[in-house]
Amino acid sequence: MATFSPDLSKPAVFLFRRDLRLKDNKALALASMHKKLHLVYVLDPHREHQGGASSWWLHHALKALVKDLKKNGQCLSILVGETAKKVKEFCEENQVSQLYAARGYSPIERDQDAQLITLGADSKAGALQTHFELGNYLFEPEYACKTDGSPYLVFTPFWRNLCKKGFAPLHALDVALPKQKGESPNIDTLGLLPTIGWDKQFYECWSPTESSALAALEQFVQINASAYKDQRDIPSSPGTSRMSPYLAFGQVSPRQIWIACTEAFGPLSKIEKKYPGVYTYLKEIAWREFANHLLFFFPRTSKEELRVSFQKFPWKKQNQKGMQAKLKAWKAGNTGVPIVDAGMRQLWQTGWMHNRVRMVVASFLVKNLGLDWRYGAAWFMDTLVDADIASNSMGWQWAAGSGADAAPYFRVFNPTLQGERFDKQGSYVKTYVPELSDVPLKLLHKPWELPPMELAAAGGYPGPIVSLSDSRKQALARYQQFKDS
DNA sequence: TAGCTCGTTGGACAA
DNA sequence: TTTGTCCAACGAGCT
Repeated sequence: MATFSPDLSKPAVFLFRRDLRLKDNKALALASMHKKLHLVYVLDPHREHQGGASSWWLHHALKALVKDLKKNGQCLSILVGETAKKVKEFCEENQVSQLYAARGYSPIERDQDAQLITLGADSKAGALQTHFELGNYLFEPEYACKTDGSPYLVFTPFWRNLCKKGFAPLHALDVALPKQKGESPNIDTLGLLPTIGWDKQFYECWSPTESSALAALEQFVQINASAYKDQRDIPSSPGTSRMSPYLAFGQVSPRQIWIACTEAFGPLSKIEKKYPGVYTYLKEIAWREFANHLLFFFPRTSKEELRVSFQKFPWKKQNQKGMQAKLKAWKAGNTGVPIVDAGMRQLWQTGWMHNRVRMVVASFLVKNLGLDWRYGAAWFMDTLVDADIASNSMGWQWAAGSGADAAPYFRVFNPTLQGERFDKQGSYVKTYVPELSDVPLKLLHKPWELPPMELAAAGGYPGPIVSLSDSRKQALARYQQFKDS
């Protein structure tokens, strides 16, 4: 294996990707050993996370990064265009021969990595050496494979393998950035913010900075982690960590999360025995690794069904009769099914949806409405601040039944029961569907059973766009027929 | 290799 | 109201 021994007297470039943080950033720490360092971000028009909500987050994350860099006497160069091409041009202009970055794992990021290596070798300024470090994960996706080197398709054995192999996560080298003259560009000119006032409520919900990520993590570990196992299913409860957007943009590393938990509660073996909440949470962090593992080995699954047989499944398309209107009602939170509408409106208003409700709205779209899971996946990618191609593809395919560890076809979530079970007091529904505030709790999750007069009083809340029981039966029949064909 | 066990998140129905 | 059983078979993963 070649020894890593760059000439530190020569200038280097560090390329920020989805690791917009200064702490625990190994590639940045290594790059910082160079006497002269350029920090670069490329706004690539082909990036996977270019939805409206992601762009909003990116805008503020970049602003925060620029501010933090300024305190360190550094500046950020922002290039707009295709990653490899822009980086190559920048390196040539600045006579840089060393490039550091976190490795990318999604199909688009892997293309970028390959191009960086190829174009770098062909640079006018002499060969550009590229140093990729572990991206924003605990492990490289190849780390936890089966003994024959093939990838896992089921989470539990994947998790067991991880636990057996074990790992001792260490903080990366401290980052001490060399000073650099210059001014960062004005982020406002990048056009990342929405032109309509749709993001108004985002400001009340989120603070997309690295320091807020760490503060939120500390608060979660101290207050909510130990009760996570039960509280995480209650959408009105602040029982989840809300780390997902920070993880998606790398403002926190999963290693920082892991270490925060093990420092507070002890090693994993102790956590497993004594703190089921924390154990469940750390398993969720491992689910994120599993999603990366799957997308890495099956890159087509952001667009196609993992299970090849499902590629022939008769998903309904939006150009079929009545389907456009149903998809629109789902997106707008006007399906007439309270927990579904509350979830979709939470998503629209805050850029985020509680995980329990994500499963319910996904099951509703894919099973009750019979629509293609890709419509849902695309909408989530556009509207979630934590949009992540790996987790999103895995999650939707789980709901559709076409993915790894997928829900069995006869598992159709009943939104009424889910509401009654996990939103017992109705506070989640009432928050996002205020028309139903005065509906008695008994019928809150099934307002179609209200007497007509009382229903009319509920501010024009629509009747359900499908009958839950009929559409369930039809879904079961579709899956049954597909299986037999 | 053959055989065995098991699979993140559920619902309906009967007793 | 609560609890148990079935839904359905299949293929991943392990021994």
